[in-house]
Amino acid sequence: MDEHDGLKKTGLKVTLPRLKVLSIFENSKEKHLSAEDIYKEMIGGGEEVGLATIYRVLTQFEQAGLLIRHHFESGKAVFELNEKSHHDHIVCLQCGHVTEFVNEDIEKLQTQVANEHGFKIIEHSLYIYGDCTKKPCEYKK
Amino acid sequence: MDEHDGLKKTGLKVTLPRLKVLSIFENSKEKHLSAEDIYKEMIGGGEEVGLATIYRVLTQFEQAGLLIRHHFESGKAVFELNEKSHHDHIVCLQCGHVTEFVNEDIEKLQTQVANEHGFKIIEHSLYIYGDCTKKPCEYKK
DNA sequence: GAAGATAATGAAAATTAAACGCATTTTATA
DNA sequence: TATAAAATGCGTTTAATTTTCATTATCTTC
Repeated sequence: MDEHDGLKKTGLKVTLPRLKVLSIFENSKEKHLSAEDIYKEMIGGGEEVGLATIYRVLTQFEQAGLLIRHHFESGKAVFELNEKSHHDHIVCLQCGHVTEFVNEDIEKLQTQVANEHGFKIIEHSLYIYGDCTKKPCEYKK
Repeated sequence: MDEHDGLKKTGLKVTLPRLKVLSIFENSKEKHLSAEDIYKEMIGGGEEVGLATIYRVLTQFEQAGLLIRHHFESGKAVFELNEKSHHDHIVCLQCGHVTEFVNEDIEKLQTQVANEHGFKIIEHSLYIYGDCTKKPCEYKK
């Protein structure tokens, strides 16, 4: 399924900005992108687009389930493709790099804890912030 | 240890606004407060204070380890006293209420996962977002 | 306990992320 | 291809937070 079909299924019209945003997410090395990241990428690539459109499209994609919005510690929201397979995050405090992981035991325990407190889980997010001990950091803050 | 002594240990000067901010956290029924919350509380209580001071003090307290800053899904930061005893959060998507919990098994698994990926945990946060099935919601968004 | 150095404060202006209003342009459907 | 509905871009606006700067309060030291 390509970007075009993915878009159509959401009921949103297939437009150039929308296709391009999806394409950027699918081809980007960095999975987590902010509105500003996307905007710069498009402007840098010669596209004519307004920042407002990016914000609108990202929000629409989030509502359509195509993207997931995260609020890291930075004050600005970042988005990633919703691959449907849930995962959690390890954020390196030195370089900002985000490693993803899945741990079924943690998932189960979360559901259990939520039940104990009378909650049905809609969504959950686990962020581990730490220093990478092995890898060299990519860039300091 | 009262507010005065707690402040002194940080190296920050003991001032009225700072004492008052700590006092509000210690006496508040709601553990999680935004800068705006604190500001209104102080203005309402007849204090003369500027919002900028609140923001400054909150950031300083965070750096000093007195407070912990959280970025929930709301776009504004909230703070809580750093009680040193770590806990995670269940956020009700209907009413916004935050329930706290601790689960040692989850904690252990997190450390284990971080190690596997070559990270030393500095901090971590787990947010479960869900609907409360038993309790009536306090207020709808 | 007063004097001086230093740090903190309040008010206003500046920044930043994000949203909105509206005239114009595109897309989807007939 | 015409036409309605939706999307876009630009400029403006809002909301949260930060900065600037002149004034004021706090922490030594004498």
